[in-house]
Amino acid sequence: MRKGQSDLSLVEEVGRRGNMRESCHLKKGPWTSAEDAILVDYVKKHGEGNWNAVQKHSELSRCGKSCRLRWANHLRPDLKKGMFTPEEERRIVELHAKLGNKWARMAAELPGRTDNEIKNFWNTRIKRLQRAGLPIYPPDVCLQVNLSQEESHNVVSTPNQDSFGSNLVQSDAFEIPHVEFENLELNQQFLSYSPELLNIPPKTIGLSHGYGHVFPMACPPKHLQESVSNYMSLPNQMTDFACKENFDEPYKSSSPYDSDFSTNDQSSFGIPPGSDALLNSNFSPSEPLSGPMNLELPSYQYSDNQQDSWVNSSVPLPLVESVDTLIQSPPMKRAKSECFALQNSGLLEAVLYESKKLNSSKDDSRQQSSNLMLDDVADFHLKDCELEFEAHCDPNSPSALSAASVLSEHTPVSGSSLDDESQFVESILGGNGKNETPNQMAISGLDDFLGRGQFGHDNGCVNDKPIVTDVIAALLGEDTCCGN
DNA sequence: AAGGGACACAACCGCATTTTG
DNA sequence: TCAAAATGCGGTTGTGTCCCT
Repeated sequence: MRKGQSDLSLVEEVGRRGNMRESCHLKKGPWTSAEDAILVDYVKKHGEGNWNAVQKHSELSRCGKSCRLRWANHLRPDLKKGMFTPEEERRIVELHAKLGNKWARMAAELPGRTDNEIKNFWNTRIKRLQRAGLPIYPPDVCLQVNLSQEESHNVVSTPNQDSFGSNLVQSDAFEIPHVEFENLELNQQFLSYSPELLNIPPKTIGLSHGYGHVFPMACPPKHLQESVSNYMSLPNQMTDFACKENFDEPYKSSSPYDSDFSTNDQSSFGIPPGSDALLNSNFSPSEPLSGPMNLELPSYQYSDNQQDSWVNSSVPLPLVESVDTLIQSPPMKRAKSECFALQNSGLLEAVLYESKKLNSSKDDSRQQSSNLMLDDVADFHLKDCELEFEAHCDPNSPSALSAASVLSEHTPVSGSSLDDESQFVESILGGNGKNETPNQMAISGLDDFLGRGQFGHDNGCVNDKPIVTDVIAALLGEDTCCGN
């Protein structure tokens, strides 16, 4: 169907350009070795470029575009064939963390590799991770990107509304890594209600944007069970990815840079801080990442390797539905589920980020910002927050994503469509929200979350749970009120 | 053995940008 | 200066193969 259409469109397009004669017999589909030979011969004689001339000056019935692509992706002499090496894979992940879906730029960094190759690799990898409910960036990459961002953008901008967007992209935003979570307790909590998770039927999720951080998971019991067991074996690593030194064990993947490498904890922060990945349409709805809407049943084929490759993997996150399910669970479990969900949500980090930025702008002290304290949140200007939230209504905004994810996770979504959910999130963020329940749930979840000491008590600065909660409540409440 | 899913890969499409006349 | 052409880029789709059930 599509083929036919595209054939027609090509003919039409070329025809429009007065090149109908050639268009009538332009060949499409796989290249033959004979065609390759013709093209190679042509390039040898005339050099690269002027691809449309190939068709004119040779018997090759291919459009210029096709020739260029064929040459660039397959015939170029400097192409490196074969699988990506672990180092290359590692590099791709790093580059993607920094650049997002800039395949051409990534290819430029990887001699002999093509953008198409990289793109295919990445998309496959994304699909795999998505299916497994795993985050996309390993913690060390997050760290590395964060550090490099700090080095290259060692300027703290004022939270000027106009400049905020660019700050998000370019600054070492989201210094969440400095926020430390204590996970051991969470691990235990997770265990306590894992049986329910294990019975969660996979189904479509209406999570529109929150997957920027981690893929919601549609794991069948077996997979999840294994993942959970792996997770349970984890030391205190899940969210403390900022402290690379905290990783007691090296990755246990077949290769440390394997695309499947363990991705310990990005369940919270699958997107590296300061990364462009989120912001350059990286997670556009057309992106594979948007997959939560099209979740397939996960493959079991990785389970065999999990003990090796995924032993340090992050715990697969519950589906939004699972959160929903858990919300409907008895109170204690519900609290835990919210806690868990929130840990993997982004609202808190977004809020903290905002507060950090605000605070940083005040005293221009990176030292202080390096230890993100909840005290910062107390300084939160609701007015500014309001503005920022408006800014973050941009679906590409990490904060928006984060907020959306939180709201999603605390909103019963059974049977809700993606659009419904998006509208809901927008209604909240845009100040039109009328449903207080999600907010309350989110606040409640944050309350549980903070109350369980998930939050950076290492630096002894997290005792202001009521303040944070109030801030969040005020924030959400105000948004809601504003809409009314 | 058959069917289905996952994967890798190739190729095309549409759009944006750059170049050219 | 502008329109057309060429080129570049990112997204998407199609296909063959392998593996698992």
